[in-house]
Amino acid sequence: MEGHQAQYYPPPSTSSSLALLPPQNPSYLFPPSSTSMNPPPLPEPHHHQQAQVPDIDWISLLSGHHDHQINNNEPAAMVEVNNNENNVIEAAREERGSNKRKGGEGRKISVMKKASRPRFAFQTRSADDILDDGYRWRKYGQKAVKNSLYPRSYYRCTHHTCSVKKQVQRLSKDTSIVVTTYEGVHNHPCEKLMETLTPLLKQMQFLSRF
DNA sequence: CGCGTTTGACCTGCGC
DNA sequence: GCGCAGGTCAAACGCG
Repeated sequence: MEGHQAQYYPPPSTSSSLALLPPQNPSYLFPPSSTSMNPPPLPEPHHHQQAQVPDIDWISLLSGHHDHQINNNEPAAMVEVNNNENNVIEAAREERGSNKRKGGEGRKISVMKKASRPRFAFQTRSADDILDDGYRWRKYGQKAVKNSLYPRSYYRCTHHTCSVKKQVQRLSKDTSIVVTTYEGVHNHPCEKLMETLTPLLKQMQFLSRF
């Protein structure tokens, strides 16, 4: 991902105000590591685009309430810093396992989780809806969205200990733009990254002997 | 056979 | 209370 200037976002404020980057200022944004949140995964470049044209238009962050949604005109994301997030997720998972029923499984819990999970959203200019971000995702739903020609797809990380979700939706106003919203934090390494790095690390270890 | 997708049903929150 | 919209579940299905 050359041409992208990684940039730290200012620490999330306690207000619910939205902090958006203008599209003409492409950059990756994520909070300082002290917030215990991972940066959003960096999607791989899409070959149909010219090299100098960034795929990522912007990433926006905000902190505040859980009540939000991606507007068709102004995709936005929220981030909520909550150090107890993993506890909440684990509690939800246990509850889900012990209270199975069709359709309504874990409903209240999902609301609880929703209120405490960090979210990142960003736009990508791509013909493909699915970005290869290195993680494995399982699609668990698709819904038609009001005032949008395109449905919203719901994905969950397939890693058994990870409950990160993402939503993918194409803008009806600009069909070349895909809005991806990540919810939660991966608690495991990126598989693809590890696949790539492991042989390199081994080689480095081997060479370091000499 | 395992894993991922599709899709209709169901649940919750919210506005009126 | 009702209807709508968003989010989730899980059976059925497809594919390698």
